[in-house]
Amino acid sequence: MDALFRRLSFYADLGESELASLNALPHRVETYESGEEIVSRGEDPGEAFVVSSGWAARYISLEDGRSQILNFMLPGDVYDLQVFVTNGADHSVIALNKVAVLEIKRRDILSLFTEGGRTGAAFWWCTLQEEAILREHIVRNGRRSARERVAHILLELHRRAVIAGEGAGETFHMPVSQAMLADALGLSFVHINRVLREFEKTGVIERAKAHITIVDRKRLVEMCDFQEDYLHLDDNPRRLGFNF
Amino acid sequence: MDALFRRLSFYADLGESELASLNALPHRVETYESGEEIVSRGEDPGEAFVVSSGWAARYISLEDGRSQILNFMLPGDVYDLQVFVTNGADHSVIALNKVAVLEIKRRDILSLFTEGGRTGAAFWWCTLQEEAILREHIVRNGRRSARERVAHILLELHRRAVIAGEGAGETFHMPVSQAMLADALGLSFVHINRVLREFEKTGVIERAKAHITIVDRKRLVEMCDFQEDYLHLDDNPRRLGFNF
DNA sequence: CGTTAATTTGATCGAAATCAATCAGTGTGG
DNA sequence: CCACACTGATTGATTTCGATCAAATTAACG
Repeated sequence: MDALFRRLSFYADLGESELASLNALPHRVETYESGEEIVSRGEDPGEAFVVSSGWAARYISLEDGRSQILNFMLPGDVYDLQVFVTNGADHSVIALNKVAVLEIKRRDILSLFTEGGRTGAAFWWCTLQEEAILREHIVRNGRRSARERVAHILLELHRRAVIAGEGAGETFHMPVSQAMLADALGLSFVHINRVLREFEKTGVIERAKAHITIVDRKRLVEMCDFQEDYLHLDDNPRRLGFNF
Repeated sequence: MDALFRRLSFYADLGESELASLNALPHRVETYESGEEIVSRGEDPGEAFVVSSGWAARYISLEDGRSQILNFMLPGDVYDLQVFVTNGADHSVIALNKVAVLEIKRRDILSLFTEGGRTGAAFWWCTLQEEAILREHIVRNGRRSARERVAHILLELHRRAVIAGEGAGETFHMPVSQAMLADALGLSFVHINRVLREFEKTGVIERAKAHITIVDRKRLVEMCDFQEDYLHLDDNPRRLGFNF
């Protein structure tokens, strides 16, 4: 639960008791290799998940081979929380590198909510953030140019990597192939490549293997008007805890 | 609560007791004229909403005037349910025609959940469906051509209108300007117009004022490979009620 | 090391954007 | 009741961004 605790600590002050109640949550750890499916479309997982380490992606594929990544999941991300009212995933989740996932049974999730404590609220909080990221994803893909999209997602992923405890300063490890990026941004991988190379050539970013360094953040930010408030990182912390 | 009850009845058998507990829910009715903002970005509504009549749209605008519609809201749709952990909307909601909305205080929503009854589960169910529609929206806008997008959204909106109790047979009232459609699908309104005219000219649809008639459903469906299961209309009804 | 997956670059094409006007409907105020 | 303004729909002409096709180069890896 460390990744999750670390994550939640970005939103509000959590103490020993919250850490304890997280650790007390019954769960099973499962690991997946890069490329493995963690959840497949159609199956009923019956569990909620917390990414403990590694990156994953939720995606939907069309019959003809086209596919669209809905979002990326980094350590500390929670998903399928609503599992207690669903019985079949309408999308799949794939591991982007070696991933460790905590799986929590629906009954345990549910008891967390009915309790009404801060820990339950903290989980909610995560799904809210995820939804906000999804909405931003729609705007990005719907109303931004290719260059803006790439700039924007690089800034988002960097920020999220830092929050997840990965990445030192402006450098972070991004285990996402250009084809994957293309599937996330609704572009062709050829074009993704051109944009990335351009960013590199103009000294905005640097790349080495799967590592990205943001060299000229200012330029990158104004290129896509990145407003990171959609990540809800500095909202009023009163929100952690159900408030009436 | 009629619109909501009607909606929920599509998912599962609801009896007098559920209807009663819905009607017992304290709420305030508010009406808005076409074009009015129901929720504005940044404000903290403090309530959850149920659309009672009329259509609305959630949207986000960029500084430079571009804007993106996240989804449309029809009678029976529920939104901002997660209000009990949020304190500021990151997007706005606008009325597309005359809209009546039921507003429910966060404390009342919350008590519905902690109760653990079928009614609370029913609300959840609505948000799940909304999220599924959002995901489909991402795929549609990210990986489909303009013609596919228009065909797909027409089929979706028709289906949803029928569920909402509007629309007779293949005809339905769609109070959405071409510019709005464009903002939903990430296209220019000029191009939306061309696609609609083409559909009309080839006898796939008919249009009169804000009324759309699907003339050749078969062609429309195969044009965009419309799989309506993402609307989760015929899932196992056991889901209504928290299941362990 | 040989084979496959991922990246890179060039050349060409095309779908949809943009620019520009016109037209239809709907108020609405004088 | 009519001129005027305004919003939404329509159509044409032109441009552009990104897709597609094709090939080479460079990792990655069993």
